[in-house]
Amino acid sequence: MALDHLDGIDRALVALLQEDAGQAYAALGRAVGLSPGATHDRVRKLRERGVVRRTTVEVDPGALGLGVLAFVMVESSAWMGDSAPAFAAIPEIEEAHVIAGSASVLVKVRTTTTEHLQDVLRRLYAIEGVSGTQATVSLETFFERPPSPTL
Amino acid sequence: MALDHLDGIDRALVALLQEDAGQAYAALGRAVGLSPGATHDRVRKLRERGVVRRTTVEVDPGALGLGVLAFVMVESSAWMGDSAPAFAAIPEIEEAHVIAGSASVLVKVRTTTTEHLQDVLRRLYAIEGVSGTQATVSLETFFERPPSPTL
DNA sequence: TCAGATGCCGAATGTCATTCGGTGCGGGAC
DNA sequence: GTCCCGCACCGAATGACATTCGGCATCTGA
Repeated sequence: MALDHLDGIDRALVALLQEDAGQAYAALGRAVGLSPGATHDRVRKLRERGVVRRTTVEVDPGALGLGVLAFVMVESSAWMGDSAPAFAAIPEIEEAHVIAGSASVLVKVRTTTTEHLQDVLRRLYAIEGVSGTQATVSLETFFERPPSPTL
Repeated sequence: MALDHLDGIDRALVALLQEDAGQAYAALGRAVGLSPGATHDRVRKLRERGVVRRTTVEVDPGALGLGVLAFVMVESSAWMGDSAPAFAAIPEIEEAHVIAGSASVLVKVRTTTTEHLQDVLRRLYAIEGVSGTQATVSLETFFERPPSPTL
């Protein structure tokens, strides 16, 4: 990727697009003081540089029937660095991170029920090298939001 | 919200929109076997029902300079159920969940540096009722993806 | 001072979102 | 069994908007 300096306008555009990626370039331009054409240029370059990866929709997990959210600390007896595909193969897993600390991998799991969560834990144990799990269920989600471009 | 039964077409549309919310309704319709007009109707209703909350852009945190990801277990000596605004006021926090278990709140934090992370921990301690924190730094993120509509 | 590059503007073109009237189908009432 | 109503879809028409492009101003380095 090329030089990645983002000026104030770029950051403002990213913030506006995070709010609503569907609005017209004319409206975006008005908000940052640019013409529609110039705004289009800026956004196109943000995409080319990989700052903006894709435009997507934010879905209510509850509406999909996914009412249970849990974080699972996965302990292992072996190097887990190449196990990404094994975790990705479990669709209930939304995120998987290699972490420093007593556990090896931290995963975020969304399921329909706690029984369903148990089934995911069973599939986690089936992954090569996994020696234990410690699940923590979320009782209430305060908020989930995208990274702030203004830091 | 109204009855929220999603048929196969709805779920397919959600999946396609998660992939790329910018594609034409004609293309979406072709993929699910619907006319552009009917596809537009479906998506509009998904939005009205709150299944689709908004269209947004996915940003590379690294491009924003946010190279450090950590999960922090926040221990408390009091009821934290009303503390959502206090956590939301810290922009480095991407997610905050009330959890079952020894800690009270689990937060996901993204910062530029580990020094910056330490500053966030300092601000967490300043929240009423917070008695301790336990931070876990992510060494590598395997993946982060939206909830799967096909479960 | 000059040359090149960059960022922006404003207009032109084509594509696509959005709307709307009409049609067929399924379910419920009688 | 028949009628009526509501729902989902289609197809066309309209208007809005993305996208492109030539030209201009500004800045940088030589």
